[in-house]
Amino acid sequence: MSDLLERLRGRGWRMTSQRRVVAEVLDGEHVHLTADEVHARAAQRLPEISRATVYNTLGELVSLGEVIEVATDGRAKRYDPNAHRPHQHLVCSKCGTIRDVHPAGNPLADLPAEQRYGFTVSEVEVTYRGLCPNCA
Amino acid sequence: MSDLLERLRGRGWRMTSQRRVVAEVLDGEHVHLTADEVHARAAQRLPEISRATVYNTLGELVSLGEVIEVATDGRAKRYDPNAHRPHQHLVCSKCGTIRDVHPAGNPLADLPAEQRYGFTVSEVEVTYRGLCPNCA
DNA sequence: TCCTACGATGGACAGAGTCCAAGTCAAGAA
DNA sequence: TTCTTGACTTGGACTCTGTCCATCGTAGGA
Repeated sequence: MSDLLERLRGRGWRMTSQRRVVAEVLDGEHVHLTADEVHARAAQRLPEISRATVYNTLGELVSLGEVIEVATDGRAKRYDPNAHRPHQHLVCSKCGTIRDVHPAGNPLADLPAEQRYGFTVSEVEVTYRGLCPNCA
Repeated sequence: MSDLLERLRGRGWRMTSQRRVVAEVLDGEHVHLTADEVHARAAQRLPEISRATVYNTLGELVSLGEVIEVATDGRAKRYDPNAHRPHQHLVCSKCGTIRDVHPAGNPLADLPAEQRYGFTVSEVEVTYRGLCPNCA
């Protein structure tokens, strides 16, 4: 759990109680929370924490590569702290539940050069959609 | 171009000038517009058209399967009229430009049963990300 | 031509996220 | 330990995207 905090401190992150709480919320059980959910959980430990701070901190964690932003639908982005192990997502079309999955194959290799239109392709995101056992 | 209009009429769509204009905007050059862009283009031909109507019409086109909703980032959804040929998307991380691509392989087959967690998986969405020639 | 149910309108509203000016405080310097 | 300063936090206003609803208009069948 303090792994994440250690790494952040090692990168010269100025440690504040707000940042610590946000990092701890994400570093707990492995879930995919929206910014508002992160704010709600952080506020249980630090009631005065503001939404703006949560957004700022999440943005920094994303740009540091510690957390991945997942935009699975047109709604709120979700934040995935499992950034160090490459993985894809399985999403329930009804309730929005997300699970991490590790498919076989290498989708990046499936895109031939003439299909890249001069883009510098750096990553692939695969989202499997369907109904979870509860919603089916 | 009137292909789309023909199909819609064939399905008993009540044809109004607003719906016609929205369908024509999408049916032109193959682009991926946001709802607001669709509204702006539609308003060039029919200045009184309201945002609500554009949203309604887009929603109907999506549920009729004539248009696909693409949520590539946390921002506005984009509407892809190329719904009849299965394809994936290549997105510029900087400017948001989208291109349709047709990768090889079958990503659905890459997800083994024990990775499905009881979900009924029905579709896969693959998004390649990188920088387009202009932004690189 | 008339009717009527379906569609359009626009304004209010809601949710997610950003911005900013002012206040606070972590952490290095003395 | 205390001081200093620039980075961080705050909260409220604002933007953007999208939805809802009461009312009005009209496409298309009788």
